[in-house]
Amino acid sequence: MDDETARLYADLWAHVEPESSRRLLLAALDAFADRGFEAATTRDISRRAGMSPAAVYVHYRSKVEMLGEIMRIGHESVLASARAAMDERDGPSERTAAFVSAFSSWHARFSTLGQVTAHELRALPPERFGEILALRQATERLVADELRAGAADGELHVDDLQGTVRAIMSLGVDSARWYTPQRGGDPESIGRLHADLVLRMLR
Amino acid sequence: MDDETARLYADLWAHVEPESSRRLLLAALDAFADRGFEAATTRDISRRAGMSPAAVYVHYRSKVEMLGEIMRIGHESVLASARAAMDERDGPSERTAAFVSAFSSWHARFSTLGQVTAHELRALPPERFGEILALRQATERLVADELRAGAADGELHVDDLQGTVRAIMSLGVDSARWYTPQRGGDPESIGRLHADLVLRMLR
DNA sequence: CTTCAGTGACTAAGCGCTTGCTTAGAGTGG
DNA sequence: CCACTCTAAGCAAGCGCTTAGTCACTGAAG
Repeated sequence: MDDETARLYADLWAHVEPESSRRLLLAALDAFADRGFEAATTRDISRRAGMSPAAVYVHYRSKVEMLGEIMRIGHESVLASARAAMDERDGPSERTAAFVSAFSSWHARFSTLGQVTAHELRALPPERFGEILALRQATERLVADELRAGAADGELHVDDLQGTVRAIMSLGVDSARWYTPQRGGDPESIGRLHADLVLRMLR
Repeated sequence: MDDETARLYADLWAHVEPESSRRLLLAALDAFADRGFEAATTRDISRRAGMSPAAVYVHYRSKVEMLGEIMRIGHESVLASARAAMDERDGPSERTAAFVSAFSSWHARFSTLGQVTAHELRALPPERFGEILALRQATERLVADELRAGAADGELHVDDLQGTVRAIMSLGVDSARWYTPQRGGDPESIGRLHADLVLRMLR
């Protein structure tokens, strides 16, 4: 993990207090990413956090509540970083590229978090499911709006709006599955590559 | 499921004999896709197959052996259909488009199988893991070879070979996650869309 | 300055339940 | 009779979570 990633990672979890709650949540994230939510045990989580099995229940009501927190923090984080990147640009092409770059590099940078956010949705109870789905759809809408605007003024070539949006999301989401710092270079370069590929396919 | 899909689906499992073994394997596939390998229980699998829990062990040594069979059949099937599609075409662009179209439409068509093959690799024991990984790499090599050839003779524009291969695989693999016959149209149209997008990004 | 009830973080032990899998035997066709 | 397919019953182990209590610390009363 490079310095930039370390700083952003610390920011992501800084507001989880007290420190023991944060340590448990990070331990849960590691366990969920390593083995999947269902295979990860509360004993494994507590061991990774250096505490007894019962300590989990001092800070969280259940294992699935920990997953819910992780999912919320993760989804809010991608949405925020995509928004921030787009705000610095003007025009559909530029803003689409900004989105793609931010979205893909986020998934590479926080690949353990990305794996969990992408594939453990089904484990959430219905209330939480709706909340998280709404965040995901808001993120999708960010690109969809740019593609629609770009198609309208002829700046972008878009035959199938929904299909193109899904393709863009796929590039990003799937980065979390295969990316490692060893194999993929730094997260920014993934973002740049994907932004480049997407711009080419929209002209 | 349309007629074409039904026929291909039947072909996929036809060689699993006797019929009880096949019914159990298909029940396991549904259970793994619905809830994930770890969350799916052998009792759930046997119930879906209309048999008692012990019946599983008449035909398979363990739950994980069922997963291994499903993974092998799935990976062999994508590889075969990509090869078949490419054999009908000539030249890097055409053959790359054939690969993308076959790979993505396979993942849409067999989306439950695609979900399992893509995300349950970690549950396999080491021997099986290696066998499956080899099939996956052979599939990747199919596109990589075309992109290399296309780049060499100037027909295709490829800045980052490995990155472009991964992007192509991501489009296909992730289709299994979001595709449903209701939301995505027919599998072929997904394949055509992705082939089109990829060709545009390679020019 | 000492005392001590109150508070919040944490653990040892374990409860009730479900898991993957086994065993012993029944049913059936050749 | 054997060979094969399947089931009823259940075992050992591991699961999420609870209970009862320890411990370090706080702040007001004596």
